[in-house]
Amino acid sequence: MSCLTLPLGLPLEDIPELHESQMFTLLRKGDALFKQGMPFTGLFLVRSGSLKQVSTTSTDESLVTAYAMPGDLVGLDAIGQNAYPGTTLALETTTVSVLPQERLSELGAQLPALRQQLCRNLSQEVHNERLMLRLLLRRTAEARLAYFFVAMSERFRRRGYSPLRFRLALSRIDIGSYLGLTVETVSRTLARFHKQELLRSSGRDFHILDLEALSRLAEASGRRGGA
Amino acid sequence: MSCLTLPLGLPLEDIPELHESQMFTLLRKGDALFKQGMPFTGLFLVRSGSLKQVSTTSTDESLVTAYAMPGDLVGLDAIGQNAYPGTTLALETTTVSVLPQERLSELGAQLPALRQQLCRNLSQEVHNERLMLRLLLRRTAEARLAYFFVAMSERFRRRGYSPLRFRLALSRIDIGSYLGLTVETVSRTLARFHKQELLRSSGRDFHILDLEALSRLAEASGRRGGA
DNA sequence: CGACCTTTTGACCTTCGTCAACCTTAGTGG
DNA sequence: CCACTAAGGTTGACGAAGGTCAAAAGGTCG
Repeated sequence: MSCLTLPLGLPLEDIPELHESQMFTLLRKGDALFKQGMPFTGLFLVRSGSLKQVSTTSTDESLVTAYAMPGDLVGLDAIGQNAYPGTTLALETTTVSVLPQERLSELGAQLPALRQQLCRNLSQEVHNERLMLRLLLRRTAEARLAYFFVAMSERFRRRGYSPLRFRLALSRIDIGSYLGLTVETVSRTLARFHKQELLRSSGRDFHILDLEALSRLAEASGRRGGA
Repeated sequence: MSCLTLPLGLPLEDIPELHESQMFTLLRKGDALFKQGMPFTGLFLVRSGSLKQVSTTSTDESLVTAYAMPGDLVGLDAIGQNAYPGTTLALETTTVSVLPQERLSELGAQLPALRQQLCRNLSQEVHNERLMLRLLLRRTAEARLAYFFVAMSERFRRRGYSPLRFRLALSRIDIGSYLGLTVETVSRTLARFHKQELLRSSGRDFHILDLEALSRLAEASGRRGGA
């Protein structure tokens, strides 16, 4: 879904911390990696499991704003205000590697390429989010969900997992929150997908039957609103 | 609306190019500052007038994705893919200062603070857009528009202009596109605001009568979808 | 002045949020 | 191991918000 948490271009191989296996942190389901508002202390690389970021707005709404899976870098959006902009919770048993801020600064000084890549990733992400969300803004529930699963599929594919069968630790409530829909609508739409033989879901396991058609749905159906 | 185009923290004072008055580029209404897909050549600082960024998606929809007014920095979202992600058009007679890429690199090397600030602005922006749009995703047309005008008001205020009376060169179509609404809905909602004595609009001139109430509207009315 | 665009207003109909009931899964303690 | 509970998920009925279509009224520019 988001390139922020998918920094494929980053020369992460150059960072020993992230590849030496002893420095893992273990989280159990429901544990917080960090809480909203905590001062920025560093970035995290997800090794196994998955997490969701929940941001609580000034009006006390909590929104799921990101989903991180193995290989994703978590915490980049904290750099701006030097604090984590949302609470990040483990959705299952999860391990992460830590990249402390000091080390990040050092590395930034040593490797200009890293800094540059980081900037690029951020810039890219700004545009992605803008476009994606503005697109979602004028899409039906059907298209939003189709888009969501196509994006997830792509994400799994890039990691070398099956793009057609995967498990999402997110609840329907979380998915709804992420897409701006109610649980009921998510549920009903998934039922429709099932009936149309597009996507079969059982609990948190998903099986895409017709990626082509889903992609078309994601792009096609929408409300108007030219420029 | 967006902090990307409002980089108040940037030490722009240190960049002579942006403050020597001879280096202006003049654009007439409808002129493109750059077109979508063009390779990144530099950033622009808006001196007078205003511009809109229009991004055309793979499905041929054009979405207004940003609005730039005097003081805004334009082009930051091009750094990621080394190309401008949208066409930027002058909405009226507009002047901009140019900050070419080479100069930007030089400056980045000389002033680490600049680079850092740039990164921070980008990171901040990622989070802002995420939150803002995800919030809009679950808001009624009324709340979206209220939010839009409150944000605009704030933006004018910061620049030293009146936060209650201002002119937006955007058409209703553009505003609709920006917020994911149809023209008709924008028009009808503005009519309602007028009737409720919240916001008076005549053409492209806007006069906020009750900022308090608008803010409340922006936050309150919404659909559900917890986390 | 006339062509064209933007804006407004009305009538209609779809989508999806809301409320409510019910079912299923997972976790707990006897 | 099973009963109980709670959370998550599904399904139906209903209504409101807003998209769609249509038409008319301003505005703007040639």
